[in-house]
Amino acid sequence: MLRAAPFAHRNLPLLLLKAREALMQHRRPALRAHGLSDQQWRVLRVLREHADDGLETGQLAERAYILGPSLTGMLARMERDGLVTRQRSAADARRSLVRATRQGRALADKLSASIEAQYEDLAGHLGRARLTQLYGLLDELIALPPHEDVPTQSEDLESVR
Amino acid sequence: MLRAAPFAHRNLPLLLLKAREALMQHRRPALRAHGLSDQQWRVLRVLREHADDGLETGQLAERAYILGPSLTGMLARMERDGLVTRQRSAADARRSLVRATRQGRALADKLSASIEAQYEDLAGHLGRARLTQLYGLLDELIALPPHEDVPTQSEDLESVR
DNA sequence: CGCATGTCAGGCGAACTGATATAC
DNA sequence: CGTATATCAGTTGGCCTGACATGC
Repeated sequence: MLRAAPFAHRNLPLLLLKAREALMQHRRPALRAHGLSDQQWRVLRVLREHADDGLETGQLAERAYILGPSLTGMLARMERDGLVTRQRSAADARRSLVRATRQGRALADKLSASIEAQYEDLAGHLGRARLTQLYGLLDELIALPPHEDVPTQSEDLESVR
Repeated sequence: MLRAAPFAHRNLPLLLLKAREALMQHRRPALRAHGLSDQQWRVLRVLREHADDGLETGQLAERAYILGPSLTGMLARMERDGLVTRQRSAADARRSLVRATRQGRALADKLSASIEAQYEDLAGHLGRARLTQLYGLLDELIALPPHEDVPTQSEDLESVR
């Protein structure tokens, strides 16, 4: 094997999507059983890591990788469902602090435990070394030059439609 | 560094999402400039690889990783926009064959060239070896046991809400 | 008849843009 | 004043479930 195989590019975004879905299909049932969407779980998970002091909306949006306006609606629903609370900052009334409620934290703890077990499974399948390798490669992808604006060619992009 | 660092699990689905987004942010402008959504591009890309004989709806859905009912709506829009055509099979009237139109193919070719260049960039950044490594790791993730149904614990999942 | 293919119907959470109140 | 934070308003494409028409 490896006999000068012509290097073929794969569909990397699709591979990443499928890999993500493969993982999510394992944990989604647990999330859904508690009425959480994928994104809500991202939010809850971040809040769990800041259970002490809470987090400002902007910070939360950044860490959960969710757009501001989307987060606003989500937080409204999660507040309605008793998972989080919002309170405006006393010092700077523009800011508002988001915290997980007791119930939210309990749920997050429970799901986290289940997911942690899943990671152990994963480490068992791939091996820790390869898992670490994967983390590193993904970090590199994420850190790619944000936008080269590729001046390599004129790339006429006038609309065809 | 590397002094017996305690192995810490990362948020792998989020990493995969961010990595995917990092790539997509590079190619999205080109897609949008031609009025394509991410998913439409997935469809067009698959069709491009089967330009000769076309593809049945079901096959297309599977390869583009899009649900059947979603694809139906997408194909209707793409047909409206002159990117694809559908024609029912003569042999088996349940089936319908999807093809990219001349215009769709031209667009796919153009975008593919641009994306191919992007991969060369990527290979330059990571190196082909590491890129191949990444492909392999993602393939392994995707091939994970579909559903262990984890009987490790009773995991009482009665709804809390 | 049962099974498969594709579509329809409909509700939904979230992406996303652009404008807006409010406070710094 | 200009900037920053958060929200509002509204549109959109796609996810998803369940039912359905049709043809094998």
